[in-house]
Amino acid sequence: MLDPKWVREHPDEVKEAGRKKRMECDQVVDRFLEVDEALRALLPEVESMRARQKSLGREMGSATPDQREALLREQKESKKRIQELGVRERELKQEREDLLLHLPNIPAPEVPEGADDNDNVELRRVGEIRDFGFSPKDHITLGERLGILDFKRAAEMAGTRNYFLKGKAVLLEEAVLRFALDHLIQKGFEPMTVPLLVRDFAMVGTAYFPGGEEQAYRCEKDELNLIGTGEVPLTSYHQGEILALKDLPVRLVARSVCFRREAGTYGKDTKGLYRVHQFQKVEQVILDVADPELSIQRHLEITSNSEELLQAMGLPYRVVNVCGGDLGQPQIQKFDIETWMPSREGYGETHSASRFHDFQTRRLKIRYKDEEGKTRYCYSLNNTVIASPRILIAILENYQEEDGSVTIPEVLRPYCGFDRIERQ
RNA sequence: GGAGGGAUGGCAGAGUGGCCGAAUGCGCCGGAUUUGAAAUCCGGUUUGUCGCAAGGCAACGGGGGUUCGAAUCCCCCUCCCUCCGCCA
Repeated sequence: MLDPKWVREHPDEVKEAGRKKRMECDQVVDRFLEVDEALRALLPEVESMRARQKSLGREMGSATPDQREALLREQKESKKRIQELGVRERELKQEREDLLLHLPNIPAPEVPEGADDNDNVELRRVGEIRDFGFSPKDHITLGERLGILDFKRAAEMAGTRNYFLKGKAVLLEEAVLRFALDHLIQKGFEPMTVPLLVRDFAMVGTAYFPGGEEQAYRCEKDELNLIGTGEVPLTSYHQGEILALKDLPVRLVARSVCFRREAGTYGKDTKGLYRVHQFQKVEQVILDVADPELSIQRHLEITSNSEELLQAMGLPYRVVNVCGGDLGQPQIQKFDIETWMPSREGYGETHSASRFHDFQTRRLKIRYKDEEGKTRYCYSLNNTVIASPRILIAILENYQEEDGSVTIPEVLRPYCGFDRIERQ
C-alpha cells in the first residue's frame, strides 16, 4: 500500500506507474483524491463538533438551570449532526482504504518498459548449455520410464496439474530442498516452519489480496486460505510489531508446500511438472530499514543466494530484469531467474526476486524505530530459494544420459545417498 | 464442541462515568554527572488532522447503544488466553 500522503502529493506518478505496469489506475487515483479531500474537509468539522460537545458537558456542572436548558438543547441538536458526520467519516475512510489497496507500487526507474515477459531484459547468462550428442528426452518421458513420476494416476485422483513423485524422485526432491535450506541457514537466515493456512489479513498484507483471490484455494468454513508461497507467512510473521533497530535486518527462510489454483492458465504448460497445483518451495524473506539504496543491495543479495545454488548444481540459467507490464502490483522491481530446460529449448522461470519498499509492511504494520527514535515502516524483499518439482525438470533433463538414466549433480549426492537414477 | 477470562502507549500494567491521551515500572533517545562505563538525576519517547508556527482537536481492538458527558455501563463483531471434551 502506498502512503496516502504521498499519493495525495504525487497523483501523476501513481498514474504513470499504472501505465508502466499495464494496470491503468487513473480513475482510482482521481477517486482517491476526491475521497481524500472530502475526508480531510470533514475531519476538522466532526472533530471540532465533538470537542464542543465535550466542553458543553463540562460546563454543565457550573451552569444555572436556565443555562443548563440551553446547553442541553444545543447538545441534543449537534448530537444528531455528529452521528451523521460520523457515518460519513467511516464511509470515506473505508472507501479510501479500498482505493489505496488497489493502487500499484511505483516501479523503479531501472524497470524496463514493456508489455509482457517478451520484453523482459536479460541481465546475464551463466553456465554452459550442454551439447548432448543425442536427442534429449523431456522429463515426463524420462520420469515415467524410470518409474519415478506418475501423472496418470494423479490426474485420476486429483485432476490435471497433479503428480506423484516416486522412489528416487522423492529423495532427490528432499535433497534439493534440504540443500537449499542449508545454504540459506549458512547465510544467516533463520529457518522457519510456517502455517500453510492463513487468515485474510496475511494475504492482504502481502498484497495477494485484493486481486489474487481466484488464484488461492480457500477453506470457506474456517475463512482460511492456503498459501501460494511461504512469503505470505514469513513476511507476515512480524505483523503489527515495532522492531528494534538492532534486530534488523530480519532474514527468514522457510520450506513450505504451496498451493495455486492456476485459474485462467488452461492450455498453458498442461503437461508435466512445470505448472502444478501443489509444490514445495524454500523461500527467503528480508525485512530491513527503509533505505532504497540498501534495498537494492538486499535485492542483489537474495538474487545471488539463489544463483549460487544453481551454479553449485551446475544448471545453466539466466537472470532477467522484469519489465513493467510483467511486474505485479506490489513490486518496485523484480528479477526472474530462469533455468535451462532442454525440453522447452529455452529457459523456464524457476525463481522470482522482488523488492517492495514499504508496500507490504505498511499493510502489515511492520515498523521499526530509527536512529532518531522515529517510527518508520520496514522495507521487505523476497526470493525463491528453490521450487520443486519445477527444478526437477532442469535436473532430470540436463543430467540425462543417452540410456535414459539420470546422473545426480555432485553437490546433491551427499543429500541423496545415490549418484544416479536408472531403470529398476 | 462446552464454560470462563481478556484486548489501554515500544513492552508490562493502573484506571470501573467528567479532574484521563491516560499513573507507575521497564525499554529506547537526548542531556547532566564521570577519565570512561555502571549507577544516579533531568527532559523526551502513539497516530491522524488543522495550522507558516506556537498550538488546537480527535482517537483507549472494531461497530452500535445508554448518558448532558464513556477507556470506564449495555449489546454485537473480531482477535487472544485459560479450563473441560475430542484428537495426530
